[in-house]
Amino acid sequence: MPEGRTDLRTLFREHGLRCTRQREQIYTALAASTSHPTAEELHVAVKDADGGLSLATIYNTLDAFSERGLCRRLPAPNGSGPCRFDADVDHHAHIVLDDGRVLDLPHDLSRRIETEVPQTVLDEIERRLGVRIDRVSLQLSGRATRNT
Amino acid sequence: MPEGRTDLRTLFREHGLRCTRQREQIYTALAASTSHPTAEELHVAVKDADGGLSLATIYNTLDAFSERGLCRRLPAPNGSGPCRFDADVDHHAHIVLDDGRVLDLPHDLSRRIETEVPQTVLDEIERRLGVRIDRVSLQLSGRATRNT
DNA sequence: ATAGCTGCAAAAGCTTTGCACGGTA
DNA sequence: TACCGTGCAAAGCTTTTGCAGCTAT
Repeated sequence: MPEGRTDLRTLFREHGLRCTRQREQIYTALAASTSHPTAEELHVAVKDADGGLSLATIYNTLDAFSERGLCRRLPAPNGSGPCRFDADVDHHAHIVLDDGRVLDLPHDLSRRIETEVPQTVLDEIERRLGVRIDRVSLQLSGRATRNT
Repeated sequence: MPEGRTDLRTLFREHGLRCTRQREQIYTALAASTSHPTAEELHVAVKDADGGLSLATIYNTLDAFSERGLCRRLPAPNGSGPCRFDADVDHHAHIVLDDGRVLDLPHDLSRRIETEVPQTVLDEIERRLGVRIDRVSLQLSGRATRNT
């Protein structure tokens, strides 16, 4: 979690990306958000800052970030609607609420759950389906019981 | 797994849907496929049959099926591209391959994995996040090791 | 200097909708 | 008959692309 311009510059360079004002703005807004914003939402959040910025640039930038491992792109929960972005690239699970929000599972809980998946079953899947499993991820669906 | 026109008629009626030629064709094609076809793919598969049928009808019909529990709509694996449909509505996991294909996990394996998720962790998630978990689903990513 | 970014607008891809007609129950 | 479903075309929404100009390195 980088805290300033200099750190962002370093972060970008480490991932082979140039540091531009737009990218700083977009990354900062994404990292500050806990709501897995859509491209559109980021656009609104960022475009009022001096010097605006176009929605196409948001998409291009988020693509660049995703490719370089600076963010994750989450498929639209229900299969339609815009997809969402997450600056937390550590592997962790999400829970999709019935109101459309997407919450992070705390990392420790994600890890505990995914650790429980028995290796023997994964081996059997690989054998029976003829695949190599690269990643196991979990998704929960539910609804809020408290006002969050 | 219904085997004939009569059974389909019954199936549709049980789910509050009228039985039409188009719906029979679409459902039959979807149920016969193991590749989680897109609407477009179903259109190709079905439109040569006598009396064609429009892509809009495919979408409308698949929506109706999904709403009534006759099929599942799977979000596009990577977050972009068309979504996919599955006539197998039993809860089961999928594995997304790097070539874009989506395979079913055999039901017994899906069940074994999802059963392993400890209730204590789910309880803790519900408590810490203030949510009620309705469904736990697993998604694997990987690649084919055999020609399938 | 030069490769990489941005902005804009336009296009592309996927999905939904409006409306008139036709078919099912 | 009354309603539901279909076809077509058009619109809608999300995302990508082309290209000219600008900027970080």
